[in-house]
Amino acid sequence: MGDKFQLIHDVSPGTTGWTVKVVVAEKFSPKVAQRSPTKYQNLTLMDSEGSTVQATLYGQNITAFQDELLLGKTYLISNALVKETNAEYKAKSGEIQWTISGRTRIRRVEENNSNLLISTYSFTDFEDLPKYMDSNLDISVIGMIIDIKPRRIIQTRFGKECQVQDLVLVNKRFDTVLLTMWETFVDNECKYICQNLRKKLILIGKHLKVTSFNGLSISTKADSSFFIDGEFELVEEFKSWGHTNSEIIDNMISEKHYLTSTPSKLSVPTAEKDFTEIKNIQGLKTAKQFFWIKGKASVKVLNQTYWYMSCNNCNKISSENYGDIYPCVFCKCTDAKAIPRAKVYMQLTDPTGYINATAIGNPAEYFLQSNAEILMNQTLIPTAASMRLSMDEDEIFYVKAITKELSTDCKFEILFIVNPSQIAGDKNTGKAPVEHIGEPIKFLEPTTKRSLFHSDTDDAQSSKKKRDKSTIEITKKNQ
DNA sequence: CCCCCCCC
Repeated sequence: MGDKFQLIHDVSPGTTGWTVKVVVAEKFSPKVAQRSPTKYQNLTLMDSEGSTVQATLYGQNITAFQDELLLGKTYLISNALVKETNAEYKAKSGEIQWTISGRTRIRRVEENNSNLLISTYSFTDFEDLPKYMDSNLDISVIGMIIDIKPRRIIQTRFGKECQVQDLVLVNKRFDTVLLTMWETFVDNECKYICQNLRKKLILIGKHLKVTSFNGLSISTKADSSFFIDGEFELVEEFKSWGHTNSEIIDNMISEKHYLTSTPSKLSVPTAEKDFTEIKNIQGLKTAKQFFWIKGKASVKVLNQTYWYMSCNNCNKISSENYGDIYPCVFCKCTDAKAIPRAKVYMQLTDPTGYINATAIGNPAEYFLQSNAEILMNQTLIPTAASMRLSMDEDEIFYVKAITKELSTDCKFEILFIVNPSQIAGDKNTGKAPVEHIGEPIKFLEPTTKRSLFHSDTDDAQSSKKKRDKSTIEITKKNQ
């Protein structure tokens, strides 16, 4: 970046005749203002010294400039409106805010300052993700996209329908993680990814969170932002990695080899103080929360159904017969398959009390020491000979407390069960990474490439028209 | 913010 221009710090309210060369370091999704219908979009601009300023676009300028200010690209900017940021709206990048409007002069500079962009990120290693599980803390990740699942519609606990779509990312050690994209990220980023998956896209995301859903996965937040690049030019390291390992990656993509090779690890607490005593959550009325409990599980109601027929795409209940292909009313998948899923209603006890809790899927199968298909075919009321009905030793449970919209009391759901003997113990962190008994990344039925993306083919047709209007940021090859 | 049951 050159010297003959001003830096961000040189520009104050009232400064005239300035030009600053900046990289678009962040570009957030447009939002609607809290107390008015005004739309706004925030960007973070960075100069050659790494200083940043928040720039904001309003109303019609958002769409007008969406192809002018691309994430990671370099621009000469002059005549933005420079003012002190209203404390109420202050973003973290600084006290000064630039407003970009029709009078702002913006000139694209063909420079690759992606290293500067990358320097603004602090990537979390995949193996450190468990430390952030359900914490809602911001994390950033970088990885190659090796798979994208069909879009799903889900119902939140407040009855709202949302669209989500899962990606599989692989890092340089060939570890994989699921990234769930929500709502607008499905319309924008996922649509682009579906159309370009052959290019081995690198994804860089920030302001993401780690959840315990599906074992352990990354999820978007409202202010997440992505940089998706199909040519590896972003990160030199990844470029050479991608080329060196293209055969392995091709194999992961085509054979879905990753599905069984990289189980998630959990950070299981080892200190007594990290476990919640059951007496402290009995009758709890809080919103959703997560707890570690050390205790024993047992089935108190023998005469229950230990499985349900589910959609293989979204796990929601199905009225179809095993193996049937059907349109799922919940996730809207047109070719969902009905498969049994284990569930068990049990009692969790520790020395301080007990709660009733449900386990579904893998934790249920682990506890019962059975599997969904066997449970489905079982006709008699089970006995200790046919399945495990109680635990001899304490095990460790990761429990989610759920309050439904119209219900006052909490339900508890067991997400993971860990046998203490699995824990190696890590005295430095007080957390032990173990392979958990949670949900693995699901194995997709063998399918053609085409049908994998079937739910997006309609979109693909209209997308050409829309491409110029797209709000996603894409780095194209050496334009 | 997403899996069963329940709730009407």
